[in-house]
Amino acid sequence: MNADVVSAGQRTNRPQPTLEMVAAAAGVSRSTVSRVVNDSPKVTPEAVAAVKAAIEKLGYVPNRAARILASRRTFSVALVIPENTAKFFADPYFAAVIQGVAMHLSSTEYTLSLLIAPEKDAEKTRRYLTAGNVDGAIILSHHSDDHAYVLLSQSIPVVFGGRPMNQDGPGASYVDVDNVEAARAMAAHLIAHGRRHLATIAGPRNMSAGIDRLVGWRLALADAGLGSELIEFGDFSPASGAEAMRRLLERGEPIDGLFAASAQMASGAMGVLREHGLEVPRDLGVVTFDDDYFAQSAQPPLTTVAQPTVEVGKRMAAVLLRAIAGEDVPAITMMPIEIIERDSA
Amino acid sequence: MNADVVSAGQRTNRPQPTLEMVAAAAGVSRSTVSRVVNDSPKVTPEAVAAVKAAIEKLGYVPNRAARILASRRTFSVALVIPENTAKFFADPYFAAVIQGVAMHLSSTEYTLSLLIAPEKDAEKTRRYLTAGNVDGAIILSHHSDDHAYVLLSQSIPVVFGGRPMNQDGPGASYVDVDNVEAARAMAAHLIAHGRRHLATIAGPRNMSAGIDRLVGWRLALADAGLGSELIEFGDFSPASGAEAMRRLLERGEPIDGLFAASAQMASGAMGVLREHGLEVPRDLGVVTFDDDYFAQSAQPPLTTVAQPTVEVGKRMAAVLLRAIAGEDVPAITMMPIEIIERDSA
DNA sequence: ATGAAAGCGCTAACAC
DNA sequence: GTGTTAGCGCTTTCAT
Repeated sequence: MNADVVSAGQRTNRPQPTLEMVAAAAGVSRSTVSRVVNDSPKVTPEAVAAVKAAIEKLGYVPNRAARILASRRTFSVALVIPENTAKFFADPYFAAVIQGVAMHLSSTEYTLSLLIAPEKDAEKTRRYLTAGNVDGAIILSHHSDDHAYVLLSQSIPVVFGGRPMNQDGPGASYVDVDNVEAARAMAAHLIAHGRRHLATIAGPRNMSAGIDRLVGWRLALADAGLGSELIEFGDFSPASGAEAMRRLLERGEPIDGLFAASAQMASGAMGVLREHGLEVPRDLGVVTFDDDYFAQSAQPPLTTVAQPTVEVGKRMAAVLLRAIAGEDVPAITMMPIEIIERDSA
Repeated sequence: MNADVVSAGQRTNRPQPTLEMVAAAAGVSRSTVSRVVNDSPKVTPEAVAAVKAAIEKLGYVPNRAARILASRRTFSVALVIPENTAKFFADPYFAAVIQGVAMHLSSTEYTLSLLIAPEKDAEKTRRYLTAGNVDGAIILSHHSDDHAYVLLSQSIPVVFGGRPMNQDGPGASYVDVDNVEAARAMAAHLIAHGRRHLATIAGPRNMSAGIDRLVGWRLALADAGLGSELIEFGDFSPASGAEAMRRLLERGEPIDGLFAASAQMASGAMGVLREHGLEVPRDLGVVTFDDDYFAQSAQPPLTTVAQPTVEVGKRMAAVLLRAIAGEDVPAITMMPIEIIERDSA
């Protein structure tokens, strides 16, 4: 055998202890062991003790597949992110939400199955979800075009991150923040700082976060009797923010205040501003959404609205698990937001 | 029922089609269907066609749990990241490697199980891995203290990302880049640009990437007859880079060239440099490792060595799958690196 | 090349 | 409260 080659070779084949072996060691039946493992209330303390001791001694770990097969439950939930991998990794929002979901799940026996599924694979993903591979699903950043997920909640419990675009009928619930109010507050903040020529880089028109933040911006401007024509759209990414900023500047109209619907877009826009010799906040005020790396490390750091991303993740997981357990859960959970004032306005 | 509450309610219980139903529809036995599903070579073309048609018609999807239970294989591999969640999400390296692994796996029937397992949970993780939950494992960024994984390869096929610190004996293989040579090249680059007072922010002393890059740096300095005392250590994170830079500056010795062993540390260091009124590359040259967001968006963008992160991920997955299939695999796979020259030296 | 039959390790009625 | 008995849906010898 070549020295540079590693062979699968002989692996120690110490057979995993089975439930049956635990039963024998504890002097009880398999059912009792199973009951202990699933903390059934109707087992005598002595039996529980004996079984636990045997489990400990043998280092028994239940076979997941067998458990799933017999119980017809999977002990796993899906977190579906209808974006491509590149976007997934670039957006700190996803990282935080996943962290929250994982955090909650780690205190349970549930496992997380992360599905990064571009829209074109939505149908395949839906099939996977309805094929009994998971007990429930969390769907993030739901596009209106993702028709595939619309009726999913008729098959399994589903929780959406953000208001779903399609009415999903009874059965689906969602966790969200008040995007309208938050965006309104940001625009109002600009106005309070004396800005009168306001522009916005809005989010996608097919995502509720995009729509709602634009509505909030318009609301603030209407309240102040200001015109709201300076709107360009992006897809929440830095590159799209830069492009939108370019289009905004090309219009040739005066701009002294900008609300970018995501800090990533703000970051892209700031680069363009710099190219054009425009300085923040001297020449114009900039406010945005999300208190992530982009908002914090912009020059200057941006006034923004922070949503409790990790908490949103935790809450979604909690709601989903309760729904899986058959409990009634709130159709809508609104999480609080926080305004972070910095020196960019 | 309260309007604000959603009930798990009655879900459509259309039973998933089973292999048996496919068999009936195709007019063959279950064994034959199973053979077709697993592309066994010994099935007549007619039978294959009939079965495939039935599968298509019924929308049959094999039940994973049953398959795993019967075949005693899991069709899933673990990607173990022995770091805490925060570090995991902050480091673009992980994102790229995962992307590569996922990419390769998506062309197979294997599923990825991502384990973000801080060192304190290493034992629990090891038990999970040896309990038959996965067919093989990829372990990234292996610390010397992670004793738990040392003998893992005796139980299941294992591929390490980067040279493992403990000799894992025959059975484990790894995929890596030539860290020594890359670091040497970076330091040499500084020297070639006339820098004579070189410092380095080295990586952790318990990771081979940290050790090797320091060795390379020392090699270049020795070659040039330069002293190599200006060393401070970090943990690859931006914050640790900033702290290390501070300690370096506090020494009061002249520094006109810096090699940071990760772009994240370089990024942290650049901030400190700016605080001190030091300008790059006017006052000192800075070179680093990894061509990620941090290297690219630094001011100025940094000369660095790019490792093919996504490719590393792909390759690790490929090697692991071959090992699982029982083939002999290379004990060491070295991936090529690329020097990216920018204006920071 | 195909089918029959025996499990894989566990849970879930059901009887005791 | 505990044990007995059937499977869960699939793979896999072993005949044929």
